[in-house]
Amino acid sequence: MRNATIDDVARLAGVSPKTVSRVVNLEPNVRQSTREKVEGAIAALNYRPNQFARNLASQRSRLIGLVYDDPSAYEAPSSGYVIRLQQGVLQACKAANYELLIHPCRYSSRGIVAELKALVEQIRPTGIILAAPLSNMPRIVKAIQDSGTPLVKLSPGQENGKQPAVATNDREISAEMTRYLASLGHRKIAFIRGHPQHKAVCNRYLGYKDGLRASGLRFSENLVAQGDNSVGSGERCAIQLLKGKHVPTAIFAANDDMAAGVMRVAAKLGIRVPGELSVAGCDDISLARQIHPTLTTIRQPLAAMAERAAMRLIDNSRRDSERARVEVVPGQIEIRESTAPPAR
Amino acid sequence: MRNATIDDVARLAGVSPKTVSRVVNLEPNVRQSTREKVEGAIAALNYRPNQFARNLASQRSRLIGLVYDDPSAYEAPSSGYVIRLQQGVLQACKAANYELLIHPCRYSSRGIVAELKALVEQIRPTGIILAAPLSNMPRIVKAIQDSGTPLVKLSPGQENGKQPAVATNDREISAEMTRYLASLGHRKIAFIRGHPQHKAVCNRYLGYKDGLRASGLRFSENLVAQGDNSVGSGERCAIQLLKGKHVPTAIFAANDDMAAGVMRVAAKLGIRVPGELSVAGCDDISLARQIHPTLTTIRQPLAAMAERAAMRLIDNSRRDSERARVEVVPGQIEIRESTAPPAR
DNA sequence: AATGGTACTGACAGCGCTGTCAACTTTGAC
DNA sequence: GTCAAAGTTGACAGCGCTGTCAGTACCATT
Repeated sequence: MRNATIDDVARLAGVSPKTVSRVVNLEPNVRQSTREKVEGAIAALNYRPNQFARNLASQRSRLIGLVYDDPSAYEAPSSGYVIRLQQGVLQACKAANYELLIHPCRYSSRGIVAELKALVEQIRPTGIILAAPLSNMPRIVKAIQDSGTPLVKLSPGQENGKQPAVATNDREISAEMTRYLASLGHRKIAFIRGHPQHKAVCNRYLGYKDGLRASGLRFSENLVAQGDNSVGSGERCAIQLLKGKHVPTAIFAANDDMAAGVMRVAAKLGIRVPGELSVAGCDDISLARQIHPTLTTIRQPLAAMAERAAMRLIDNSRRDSERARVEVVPGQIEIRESTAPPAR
Repeated sequence: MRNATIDDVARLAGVSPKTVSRVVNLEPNVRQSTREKVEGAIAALNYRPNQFARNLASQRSRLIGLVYDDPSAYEAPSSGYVIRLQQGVLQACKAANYELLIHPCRYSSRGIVAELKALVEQIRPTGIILAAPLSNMPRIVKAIQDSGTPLVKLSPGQENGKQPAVATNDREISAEMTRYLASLGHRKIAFIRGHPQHKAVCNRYLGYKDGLRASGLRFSENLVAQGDNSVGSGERCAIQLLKGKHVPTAIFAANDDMAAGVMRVAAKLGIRVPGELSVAGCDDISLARQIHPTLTTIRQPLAAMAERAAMRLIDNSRRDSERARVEVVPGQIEIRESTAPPAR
């Protein structure tokens, strides 16, 4: 037997299909008694709306698209970054009975704009969540926005106030981490910068400078190295810093992967952590708790951010509330074993 | 200006919409000259078929559904298991211009069958890839199959020959690992069993026994511990084995997370690896290369398996070829630092 | 009781495509 | 040149829902 359609329900409830549609879509202005009649008929027939027909008629699917730069090239898959992103979105989807479509892509690939345009035009998701660093690339944001698909940017690192976004307080919390290191007694606190394309990560550098200033420490270019978010670059930077003439007693890396690189180099060079060198990272990837010593870091509320982003898209489709353009979910410092007062 | 529709293309090419549909869907029996005319019109109008209309008319979407048990509860997110699964499927999707829908779920949750039924009925994906351990739970397999949705089981660990599946040679390769440990000179090789619900992991236990036999070693219950795939259970089992009266010189764990637990316990107890204890795992999660010493393990061709599964679903929708029911992608032993000949 | 406003409901016309089936054209064997 | 088989094409009828808009019922005022 074929599935019940909206017409079957309408007939049984003695109303028009349109009214059934209203009940199913939780639209207002349906009399309570009518609503109950319809709900009864729906239950009796075990009616499930056909998504395809809904999509075609409404030109929108009940899908949230999660678009992120495929980090497999420059980030350890172990970071759990992508997984946490997905978990957050899934949480929101599950609650609202949406499904999640994931679309990793390379920002550097030639056809990226066409690829995303095709995606939003073909699938017409309820909305797209665009994760950093894609979220701070104007041509990519534009590609999605041109299609009229609702969009929330995740950690754009730099808001233009034109699109809704969910961010964290990278700069403030990085300043706090720097102040924490200073408060332990460190005077030579080095910083490893992240991928320059990744604006949110760049903000941490600004926070580092803020923190130095707040602690009354002088900033020095000699204590700064440029990485690219990968473990390997963390190793290179660590060697540069630890073998230079201005040897730091603490290294604060703009992400955990690079901090892990620092720890690895320290182990190789026989430098004790945290005895001789304190190391701090940022992101709280799962590796941070698995390495030895466990890594002091900044817990990024990634899942919470992703969940908020999804909720905004889902809500937005219901009402037309736009609320605050940029929503900030604060991070948190996680003090573990890799930081301690400097030797002596 | 609104998007071009199939009718626009048909008019411009001077054919019927149905013929355009044939060209778009790469159906056979279209004269070459006609095909070219239509392709020209498509290009001229920048025509993109409307997925929603296709879905509604054909009752099927161009989506691959990846359904897996949400392992966040018992597996470190760092394992990269899920990510590799996704990567494999995405590879196949990208090539065929499909999109990927992910649906993690808990096999133990009450409404799981209804949830999956709803999923396949609402989304009607081209096919579902069901990952272990879900793939060896009959009621879950049945829920999907009843809806008529094509299905490929991943690592079911136990085939009933009724559904297409992609598996790896868990048993054979685990036997090989055991023989390898024996060949190093180990006589007391312990085994940590995995989650009993996870049939593929259970097969490794059988392989372990096979390997012992092939190496002329006696099997002993005293050298077997029961874990549940988690790092924590690996630690518990390691303590049980290493503090018992039959102390092994090598421990082979049914997955890498548990092997990592063993390494952690060894470090705490001051047991040198591989000097005093060899440790081997299975899966080759990314952590295996990050811990020290790096872990000897079995490389699971997870991404390749997932890709094959997706390709079979996609192909299946094109032609109706069913080919071999169970496809085996062999794993491979990866010898790293954690194994060596026993002391003395 | 008349009035105007708001709450509620339904008729209708597609959304843009594909499955089915019948009709027509070409091919190749004799 | 004939005929069956195979190749090629198009007409038609939806797929099952929602947006629009107009109409009806109800309510609170005057």
